[in-house]
Amino acid sequence: MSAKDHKLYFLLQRVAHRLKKEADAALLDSGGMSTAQAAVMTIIAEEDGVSQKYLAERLMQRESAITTMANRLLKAGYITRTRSDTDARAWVLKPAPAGMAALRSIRSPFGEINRLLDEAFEDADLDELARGLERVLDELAKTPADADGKS
Amino acid sequence: MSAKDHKLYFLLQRVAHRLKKEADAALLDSGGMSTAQAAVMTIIAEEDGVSQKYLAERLMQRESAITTMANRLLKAGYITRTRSDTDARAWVLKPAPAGMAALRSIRSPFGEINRLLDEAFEDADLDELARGLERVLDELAKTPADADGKS
DNA sequence: TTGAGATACTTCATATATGTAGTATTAGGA
DNA sequence: TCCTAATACTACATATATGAAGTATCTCAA
Repeated sequence: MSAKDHKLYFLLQRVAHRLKKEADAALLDSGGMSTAQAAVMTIIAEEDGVSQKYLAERLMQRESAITTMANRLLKAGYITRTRSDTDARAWVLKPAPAGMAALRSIRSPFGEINRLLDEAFEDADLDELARGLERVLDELAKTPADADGKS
Repeated sequence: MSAKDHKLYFLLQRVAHRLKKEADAALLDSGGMSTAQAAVMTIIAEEDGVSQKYLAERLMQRESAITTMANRLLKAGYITRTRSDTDARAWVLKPAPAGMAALRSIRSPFGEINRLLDEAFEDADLDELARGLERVLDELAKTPADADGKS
């Protein structure tokens, strides 16, 4: 009955955790950044000039988490941070050359993760899995977690 | 080509992160434990007397993570910790009454998560998703992440 | 029996996240 | 124009994980 008693939930968490370790190990070898940093840098690189608020929304995280992460990326020389011209409260984060280089350096190791996933599935199954996961996200979107939980 | 350029990886991480927030919120309301604590307590409760080493293996985590978690569970009164009769190095963790009660109290909120997953899928698709995730784990098992990465 | 290596755990530094509170700054209505 | 509420961010306490290093304890071969 039902979703096998928490099983699917824990299974998903286990897979995510395990995959993250795999990806982190691969990225570490390439001397690049962590997967968390990669997620942030990917957005910064594709948008070219984003606020921390925007990053928080895209990554579904709190702004305080972005502050910490931005400080680390800044310290690593991966991004630049300047005040917004239009809003003195906001920062504008842009990729620095070192950040773009680091992003390039993780393309290959990330390819390893993809290959592993490819090998585990038929193309059709891969699509199936992806669609299933997207559907979970859609369903979650209908039931807001924290955001305005008050009606 | 390949696995849609990191897409599946990031998708999985996003779903896991989002689900975890949902579950944490639900559990928080029930006044019980966190999802991380629930994962540990579930194992402790079903095995009745486990070592930290065993927990680390089951959860695919480092023993240092288990030490910290065990300390928190102990402080919360959810478990008892006694020395093993057969091995003076090892602890034996057992569920305390408060821990069992806390576990019972999260059944319902976890049911919410399950219902959400159920609603997102046909039974067959749910099985499909579960099998897909298990296959990822199996595939990862063949390619050890950290454990003896040599040879 | 003993001594070297494996094992079970702890401790510490660090990364990553939440959540709450506080600080500027901005925006919009009286 | 001015005051209040919202916004963008920071600061701090805490939870959760890794990874490296250290401490007992155990095991097994010589």
